[in-house]
Order: sequence, then C-alpha cells, then structure tokens
Amino acid sequence: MSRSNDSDLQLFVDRLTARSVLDAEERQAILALRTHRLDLKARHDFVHENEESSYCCLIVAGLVGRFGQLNSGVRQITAFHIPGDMADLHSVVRPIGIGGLHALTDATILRVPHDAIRAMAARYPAIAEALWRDCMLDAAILMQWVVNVGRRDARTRLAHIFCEMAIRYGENRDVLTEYAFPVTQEQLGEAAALTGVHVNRSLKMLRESGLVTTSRGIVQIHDWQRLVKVGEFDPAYLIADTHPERQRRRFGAD
Amino acid sequence: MSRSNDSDLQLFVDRLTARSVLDAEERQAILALRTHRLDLKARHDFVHENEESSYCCLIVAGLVGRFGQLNSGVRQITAFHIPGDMADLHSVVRPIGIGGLHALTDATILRVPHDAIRAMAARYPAIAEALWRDCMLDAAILMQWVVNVGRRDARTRLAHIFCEMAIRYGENRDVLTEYAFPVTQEQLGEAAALTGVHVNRSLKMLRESGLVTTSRGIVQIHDWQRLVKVGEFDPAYLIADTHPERQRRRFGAD
DNA sequence: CGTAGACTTGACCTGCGTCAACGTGTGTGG
DNA sequence: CCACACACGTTGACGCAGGTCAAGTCTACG
Repeated sequence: MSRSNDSDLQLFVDRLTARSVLDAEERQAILALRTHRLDLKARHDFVHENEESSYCCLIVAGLVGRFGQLNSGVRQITAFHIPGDMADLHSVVRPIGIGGLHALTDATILRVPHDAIRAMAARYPAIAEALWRDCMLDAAILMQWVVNVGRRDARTRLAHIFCEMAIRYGENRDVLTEYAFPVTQEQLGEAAALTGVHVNRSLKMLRESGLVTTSRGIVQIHDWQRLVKVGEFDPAYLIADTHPERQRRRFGAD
Repeated sequence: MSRSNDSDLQLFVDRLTARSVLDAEERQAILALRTHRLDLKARHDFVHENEESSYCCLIVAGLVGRFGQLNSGVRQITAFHIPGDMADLHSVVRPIGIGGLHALTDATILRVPHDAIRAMAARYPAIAEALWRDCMLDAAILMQWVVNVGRRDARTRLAHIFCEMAIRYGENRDVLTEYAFPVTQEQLGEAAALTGVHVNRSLKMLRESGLVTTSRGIVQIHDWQRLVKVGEFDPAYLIADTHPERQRRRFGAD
C-alpha cells in the first residue's frame, strides 16, 4: 500500500469542507487516512455491481461513470464522477455496490479502506455527518437523473446534463462555460438513455441553435441563460444548504 | 404537538433494527423522540420541492410518492413510500427537499423534528450510522429506478415495480404475492414514465400472460418466478447487507 | 499512409404518446 | 332504492420521437 500524496486527500477535504464545517482536528484526521493510489486505463470497470468491496474510491483525476446494467448487457450510466468525488462513499455503510464504476477516461483513484473511514466516523460525529451529507447530495443528483431520463425529451436531457456539469466542474460556485468532458456520444447516450445516433442529432440541434458546441471532449457553452431555459435546469439540487453558516454543522449545533 | 402513539415510532425502530444493530438504550432514545401525528387526505402534497423543512415524515399508514416536477407541471414519481419508511430522512443533513412528497392515498404520518434527530445522532454514533444506512438503501432503489425508466420497455418496467413492492411489503423477508397497492394507472404511469393509457395496455399484457393482475388497488402475482424474469428483477439492491451479523453495526466494530 | 474508433447523415421502423369514445364501478342525494 | 355523476379503466386510430441499420467521413495515432 503506497503512501498517498498529501494533495490527493486534500481534494476530499476540500470537497467536504465546501459543504460542511470541520475543525482542524477533523480535517487532520481525514488527511491521515491510509490510502492506496491507483492508475486506471480508460474503459475499465473497477467496481462491479453487487460485489462487496472493502474500500471507497476517491476520484483524483479523470472521469468515472457509475452504471447499472440489464441482462442484455445494455448499460445505463446513473452518475458522472469527477475529481474530488468519493464515487462509492455509500459503500461505507452498505458494502455491496450500488452499481458498478467504469473509468470513462484514463483515471487516477485513491482507495480508502472502509474500516479506517468507519473508525473515523465513530470518533468524530461531525465527520460522520459530513459524509452522510455528501451522500445525500449525490442522491439529489440521482433523483434529478430519474426526472431527466423519465420525462424530458432528448435535447432537454442533454442540455440539463451540460448545465449540471458546468456547475459541478465550477466547484458548485462558478459556472464553467467551457470545460473538458471527455465522453463519446455513445457514452453520453448511456447516461441520457438515448442511442449514440440520436445524441448526435440532438447535439446538432443544440449547436445550430447556438447553445453549446462539443468537440474533442470539450464542451463550450455559448449562451448559459438560454441553455438553462432549454434544459429546465434549476441548480438548487446541487447546493448543500441554503444557509451554510447556520446549518453546515448540525449534529449538536442546537 | 400531540403525544405519539408508542407503536408508531416502534415502526421506525423495527425498520432500523431490521437493517442495523441497535442496543436497548439506542432503541429507547428513538422511541423517546418528540413527534407529531398527522392525518392526510389523498392527493395532497405535504412536502414541497425546494422548500426547507424542520422535520422528517415517518409514514405510519397509507402510500406516499416522492416526485420531481417539470416546468410544465408534469410529474415523475421517483419513489414509493410505505408504512415504516422515513420518507425524507435525508432532510436531516440537507434540509432543502429532494423533491416533494404526495399522499397517494389517505395517509397518516409522524413528523419528527430534525433537531431531535440530530441531537440523537450526535450522541449515539450507531444511530447516525443506522440512519445513514437507511438513506443508502433508499439511494440504491433510486439508482434502480433510473435504470428501469431509462432502459427497460413498458412491460418490463411495470413488472420490476411489482417485484420491488412485493419484497418491500414483505418487509424485505418474504415475497408477498398479493398486496394492496392503491395507485391508479395514471399514477403508475407517473412512476414508470409512461402515460396512463400505455400502462393500461401493458398491464393487459401482463395479465394475459398470467403474471399479475391488478384490480381495485390489489396486486396479485400469479407466477413470481416468471415475473422476476420478465421484470429483470434482482433483489440484491433491496438488501442492507449480505452478512448482517458481521456488518450491520460497523462504526467502531473493528 | 493506413487503420480504427469516433462522428455524421439518410432511410426506414416501432413503441409509446395523443386523442377520443365508451365501459364500469362506487358513492351520493333525492 | 334508484339515478346520476364522476373518476377510473379500456380500447381503437393515428402520429411522432427516437431506435435501427447502413453507408460514409473525419481525426488521432502508430
């Protein structure tokens, strides 16, 4: 088990503290976790559905998809995970997987053992709370995904995904109107529940109406306001709390 | 604020202890929570999307749907909640709603204040863990919902929903081959992302192939094995843990 | 410069949506 | 106890968004 690069776990601390209040000791406890750094080739599954694991995967670099699968082998991507995401944090309390994880690009992950996280969560209730909250942000995204896939047409679905990623790549603070999103149209289809062909046609419509262009894995948003409108996008579900100063640390706060 | 009927909170204790190990003191702490009992008429929203709340809702009786909504007002039901479910437990750590809650039938709920739950979770790490785990079971169902709505055809989707509810109404132990599921075909459509008309046609197919009949809110499964096959149903995602005795209580267990 | 994977486009097909009519069961008031 | 209403279920005719198949074209890379 290799020593982790400090800056790798710092990614996770940054993610948590953006959503929860942690004091110096708690942050230190996270940075002290044992980890194992791993480089993955694109197009490899590294967590399998319904397989028990004993560690979580922090995405350090690259793009990862969580997916479910039909008997036929057809896949549905249920979440995109970007650097800073602990892609299967849920497995700490429920070790059999919620779907598999697939490296959409070359990726680097940090494996963090469940037992170390559990020990930490038992000792620091504020960390347990922060982890739980992080999982709930993930669940909120998942709920939007159901609505997106279930009820919106192809153009709207894709616009919604581009909006979501613009906020998430902007660390939930800024809107990134240009970002690297290295998925193929086929993979976008697996996320949006469309075929690659239809993704292509829908992207063309978005391009021709001057909203977004996608080329060589770069998304360029030309008209954020209209894209938000077309995608019926409301960023509320991505926000941890409407009153951060008051509520980010809740256990025992009142 | 009325005194709760003891047996109401016992529902929640039973739910948690089916998935997590809690000792007598912890169970007692849950039973001692302040609550407020409330009767709801069918077809009323009682939690609104993106509205902050200060309590969670335990379903005591009736059937409740969690839903997201498009600008057009079209709804997508993202979860069914049955008695014993804490429908918006997530709001403890993230008080702005993940979607609204709608009473599909007359229902009775128990409101439990967030601050009481938070105080309890801070004091008893094992309870925090149990609550977090419960939320993750919910998230697992949600992920399946994405796959269901995104990738399966109408007949398969409905079969999958009937399988899921058969297990959940059977308390995740037995398969109930006959159960009350008082939704209209229109509402089933809101869950399965289909129109009422197409639900009707698909139910007809399921009926004519001798798998399920639905009538006046009663689901009768005539051939569980074949229904599982048609619905591509794998109950793994409903199970808290493959090794309950070893893993249900994890914080500090090792 | 060749090859393999991704993107693009056209022609055609189909599952589900839409619209509209009609059947059926249940509760309510006269 | 009837009648009437109203919500739900059922069925048919038809349209369309998106799927399927197939034939290129573009681009990165060895």
